[in-house]
Order: sequence, then structure tokens, then C-alpha cells
Amino acid sequence: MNWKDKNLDIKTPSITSEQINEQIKPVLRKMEQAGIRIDCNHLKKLDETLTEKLNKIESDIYNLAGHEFNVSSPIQMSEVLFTELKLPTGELKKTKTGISTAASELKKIEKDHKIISPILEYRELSKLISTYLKPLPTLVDENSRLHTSYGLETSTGRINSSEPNLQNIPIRGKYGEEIRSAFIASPGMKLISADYSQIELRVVACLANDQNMIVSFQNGEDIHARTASEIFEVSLDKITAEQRRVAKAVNFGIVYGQTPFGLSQALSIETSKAAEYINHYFDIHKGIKEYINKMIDRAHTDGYVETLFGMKRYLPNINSTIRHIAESEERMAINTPVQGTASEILKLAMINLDGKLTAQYPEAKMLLTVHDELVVEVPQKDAKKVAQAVKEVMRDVIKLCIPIEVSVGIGNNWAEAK
DNA sequence: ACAATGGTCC
DNA sequence: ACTCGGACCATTGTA
Repeated sequence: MNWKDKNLDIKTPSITSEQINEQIKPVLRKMEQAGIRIDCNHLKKLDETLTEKLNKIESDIYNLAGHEFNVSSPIQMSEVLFTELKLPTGELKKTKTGISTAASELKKIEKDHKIISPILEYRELSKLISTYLKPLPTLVDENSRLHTSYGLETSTGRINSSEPNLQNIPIRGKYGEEIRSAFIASPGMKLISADYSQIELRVVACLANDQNMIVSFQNGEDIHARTASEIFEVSLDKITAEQRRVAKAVNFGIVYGQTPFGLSQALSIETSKAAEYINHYFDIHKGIKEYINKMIDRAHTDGYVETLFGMKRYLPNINSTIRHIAESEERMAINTPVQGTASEILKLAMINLDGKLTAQYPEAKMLLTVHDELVVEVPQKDAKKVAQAVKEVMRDVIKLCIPIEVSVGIGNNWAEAK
């Protein structure tokens, strides 16, 4: 079907996903060349602090285990936890080779032994040290700037980042902010961070023409709270934090083609309970339910689905007789138009913004793109004006059936700008 | 060199 | 029996 004759209207008429990709390429090359400035000393100091912490935790783990072993080896970890310490394996997921020692699984037995908590801490610290704190300072150029490579070869149309990947820099957890604060503006400059608020949910609301969701977004409601009030049948002002958390997972799941099992895993609840939530959600969101069925039908019939701007994703195994293969591609049929359209919206905004900055603020430079976020470096004196311009370009790049919201911040580093 | 496992982001 | 979308990268352990 043609999205455009429904309730969507694109401001830049008749541009295709192919044209978007051609036009974004030179923009990405400029961003790669610009690079982002890193405070290496900050990262090195944090490295020293956390390495010291890590060593202490490591010896704690040895003491609790009764001997030394390689804590980074899942095989040895499994031996220690489940053979030697005989911790319960009942509710834990299995891998091909044995019992999983993934953090999500270990949390289930955290109260059964004092060793679990330091293991989780060890994992957190070693991840940060080996993936971010150690490598990044070795990769900066003579101006302390870090240059990533952006690619367009993803199956949904998203932009990816590698060598190094600057799209998975920590933000949550105890040290997320600390690490992001090492991404800094040059002297006399500021960083601007601008991100779309719930762009994928807005996109799916419009693609699915889900009246309930559309009204909610038009009224500027807290969408997760709204969903919570629907599935728990309580008024908006009586939503608990826990109910909102569940509703948020349900909303996310919609975009992913969720199953009761998947939701149950995400929330650590009974599959039957998860199924109740989902069923109740679909009772209220007929548009979403129809959208899902339509995409799956289309994929089965045509062998592909497409985004708003016409990017096709072929799903050759959707008619497989192997259930989980076919079901996996059904979920892609649901997710790809949503994720792909959202990524097209950001790419189009980047193209437009590049034009505007080049013409009006040639000293301002786009540096990073993180799926629904842009980071721009700009002379201090222009920061406020450019921040407003970035926000407007992102907001007005396309007219959806509902308003698009963009939040923007200014700071001396990435953490501050968010 | 490669598979398996685990973990970070949106 | 087994699962929710899209990426990249580090470590271990085997080939």
C-alpha cells in the first residue's frame, strides 16, 4: 500500500529512500572528518579509579569462591557457581554449552549467595574499562578528536557507527554520565544535543492510524502513563511507577513485534500475565492490531515490507515451515517499517540541517548521530540560535499526523548537553 | 580465524 | 523447545 495516501504528508515531496541515502553520504563523510573532541585525561583517570576497584572486587570474588579463576570466562564462572557452590539453576536460562551466567540470569539468584553481587559489579567495571576507557584514548588524533566511520548497510536503514562505535557510549548506570562528560566541546565552542521524543511510537501511531494513540500524542500526554491507565484501568493520576514501567515495556514491545513470552522475560512476570496485558492493549488499540496483521499479511504475500519513503526489506524466510524462523521474520515485518521510517526522518533532518548550517552557521558542525539524536558543535556565541534551529529543522522535517517533539540542550560536554 | 557468550546503545 | 526490533565490540576458548 501507499502510505502517502493515508494520513501522512511529507513536506519534501517525492524524495525516495535511495535519494535520502545518496544525499546523506557527503554529510556523514563531513561528520567523520570533523570528529569529536575527547578529554583523554578524564578517561585515563576514570580508568585508574575503576581498575583499582576492579582488582579489589576480583579478590573478593576469589575469597568467596575459595580459589582464583578467570572471572571473565563464562565456562569457569559456571563451574564455580553451579558445580562448586551448587547455586540453584532452576529458573536460569541455558546456553548451548551449559547454564547461562548472563547478568539478567544471575540477578535471579542474587539473594542465594554473596558472590553474585561482586560478580555483577566486576562485569560492569570490566566492560567499561575494556570497551571504552582503554581503547578510546588510543584512537584520538593530534587534536584529541575521535573519528568514527558511519555506514548505511543496515537492514532497516539505520546509520551505524564503527571503529569506534560512538552509538553505544554508556549513558545509564553509575558511570555513564562520567564517561559521556569526556566528550567535550573545543575551546570557545559548545555542544548541542537534540533528540526526538518517542519518534518510533509516533511513527507507528501514524502508520497504524491508531486513533487512541494519536489523540494521546495530540494532547501531549505521557504516553506510557496513558498506556498504563488503559491496561490497568485506573485513572491517569493514580498510576504507580511500577505500572508505568510495565506499560513502557508494552509500548516498546509493540514496535518489536512482541510476544507474551518476550514481555514476560523483559518484566520477569508470568507469561499468562504478559498475555493479559497484551490482549488488553490490543482491545484498546485496534489500529495497532490491524497494522501488525497487515504487515504480516503483506510480507507473506509480497515477500517484503517497506518504509514511508519506500525502502524495501525482503523477508525470504517468512513462509518457512520452521516456526521460529518464520515468526522471526514476522517480527521484522512489524518493526522494519517503524524503525526504518524513523531513521529516514532523522536522515532527512540531517540533510536539511547540513544545508542550513552551511548557509547560515558555517562554523557549526554536526558530529554525532545516534538513531534519534544529533550532536552539533558550535561557537559559543551562536549556541542558542543554532540549538533553536536544530530543534526546528528536526521538528519540521516532515508533517506527521501528530506533532513531533524534540528536546535540545547545550553544554560544554555531551553529558551536560543532554 | 572463528564461534560462543556477554554487554553497551537506541 | 524456544522467542520481542536494530547495531558493534571485548574476551575466552577452540580449530
